[in-house]
Amino acid sequence: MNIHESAENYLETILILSQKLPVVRSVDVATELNFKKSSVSVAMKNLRENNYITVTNDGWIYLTDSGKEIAEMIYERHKFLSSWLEHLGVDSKIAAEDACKMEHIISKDSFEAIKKHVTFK
Amino acid sequence: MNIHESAENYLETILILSQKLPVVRSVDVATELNFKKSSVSVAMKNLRENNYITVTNDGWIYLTDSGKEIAEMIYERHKFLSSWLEHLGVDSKIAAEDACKMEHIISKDSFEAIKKHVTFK
DNA sequence: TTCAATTGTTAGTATATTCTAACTTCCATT
DNA sequence: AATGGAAGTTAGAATATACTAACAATTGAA
Repeated sequence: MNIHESAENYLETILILSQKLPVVRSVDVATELNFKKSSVSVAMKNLRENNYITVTNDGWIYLTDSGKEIAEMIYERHKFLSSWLEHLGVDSKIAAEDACKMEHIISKDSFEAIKKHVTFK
Repeated sequence: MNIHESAENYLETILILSQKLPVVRSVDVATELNFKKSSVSVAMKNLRENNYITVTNDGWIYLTDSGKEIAEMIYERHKFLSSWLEHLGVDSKIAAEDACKMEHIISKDSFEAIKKHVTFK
């Protein structure tokens, strides 16, 4: 099973929540993403089975090393792309939405090229 | 039915092929996209039912005004984004692949902002 | 004219993703 | 102890998208 956009998004969300909350639970992810908890439950099962997260008996979710690697990569892209779009004058909500889609589809090469050549702030 | 990424891609492909070929048929689209003709057949049926294309008795496909509008918008994005990425040093094949994904997901606002602020060539 | 290739269609399959609905657990408060 | 809420799970539905398989129609060449 390849990692898909949806999985990347869940991993990124877990990373972000782990910086805001003492522990991250399934229901926190559902609230953050505006998804139903059943959807998150199934998604967490997949992430667990593919070793991107571990879940304690209390339902606390932690990223594994490989999960963290993906989450951090995606989150870095998100921060860079949304700041850049905002800097170009795009409304911050729209900038965030677009970054949220671009971050998953862009190649490593293109992202690095943009990061290298585009300067702002 | 909203227009989705897949439909946008078919419309763009029809536009591109119409500039290269005397007439565009279903099989030409299939060849160009490396899809099976059954997939294209179903897709063309949808585009027809939603008034984005017309198809003659001979199977010749033409964009309607609304189809052309979308196709041209997407194709303009494609050309701009792929040239820009190439200009940044990204391999042309990768630049084209990335442009092909970005062109569908980016908002009008962000595209206009990038086009306005990013200069090259 | 008969056979094969080309084109197009339909039906059914597969995958990714999220949803609704119906439980189950567990815990706390009355 | 009983009730109710919060969290999590499972089964089944829905949608978008492309695929395989089987078949129909047309055309060109042997």
